[in-house]
Amino acid sequence: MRISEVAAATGLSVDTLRFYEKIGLIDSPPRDDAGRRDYGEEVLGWIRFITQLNATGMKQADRVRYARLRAQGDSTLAARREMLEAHRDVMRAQMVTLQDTLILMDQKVNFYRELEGKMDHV
Amino acid sequence: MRISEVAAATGLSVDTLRFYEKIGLIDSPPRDDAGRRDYGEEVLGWIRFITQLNATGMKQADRVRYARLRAQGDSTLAARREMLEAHRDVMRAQMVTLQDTLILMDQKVNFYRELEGKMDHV
DNA sequence: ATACGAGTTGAAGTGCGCTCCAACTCAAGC
DNA sequence: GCTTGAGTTGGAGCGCACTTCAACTCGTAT
Repeated sequence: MRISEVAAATGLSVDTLRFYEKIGLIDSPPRDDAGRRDYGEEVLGWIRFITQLNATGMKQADRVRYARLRAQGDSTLAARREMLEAHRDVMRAQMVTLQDTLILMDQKVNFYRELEGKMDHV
Repeated sequence: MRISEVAAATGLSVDTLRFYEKIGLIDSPPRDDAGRRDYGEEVLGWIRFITQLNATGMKQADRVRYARLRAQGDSTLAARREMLEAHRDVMRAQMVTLQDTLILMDQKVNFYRELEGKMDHV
């Protein structure tokens, strides 16, 4: 797969893919005869995963740290599991914040609707 | 209330409070005889609210827009309600992402635990 | 009276996460 | 053989959301 295909398949830009490679978030893929990156299919799953970590608020530095551990193989399994568990806790806290704020939003929206109704027939 | 008290009560820094005032997120409070900001209690609720919007991913520009609408009074009720409804949708999408990723995390953590168990008695 | 802590301002600086640019090479189609 | 489009590099630039700085004024405690 060429870089533009990976970009199309993942929604990341070509620039972002090269940037991720530079910071160690994606392995350097082999090159074709013309020196162009030639990605294997397996990169797609990995990118999907780091995109999810991103979307759920894991910081760049931690994603890089995770990627580095992963590159080191099985000896880092426990460390990676601990990172995932820590991130899971952060996510659970985020869920609570979201739920609380959703309730507040509902209250506010209802309150605003009531006020709007009252304004109408004044 | 003085600025340091508001900072202590809200968890924002003194600098952030002044910054929020500069960009129009917090109303300029009256000053005491020495020219120092003298906040009313009502600012605490407002800061708590914008902090929640912040924590749930609303952008600065949108929070400023909301604050400006609020400052204009009742005529902007509908516009504000629409902003809150839009943000509510964003938050619901975030919840879905979080839930999906939580499930994935659980799977990965369990999988890692299994592998770790196997490694142990090799 | 003096020292100290808390406050003031405008402007510059920071860190994150990309995003764009210049200058280049290469491969494929007409 | 020339154009076009996709790729390459290193480095600069950007937008967001603060954060820090320098230089200053006040009010309170000793």
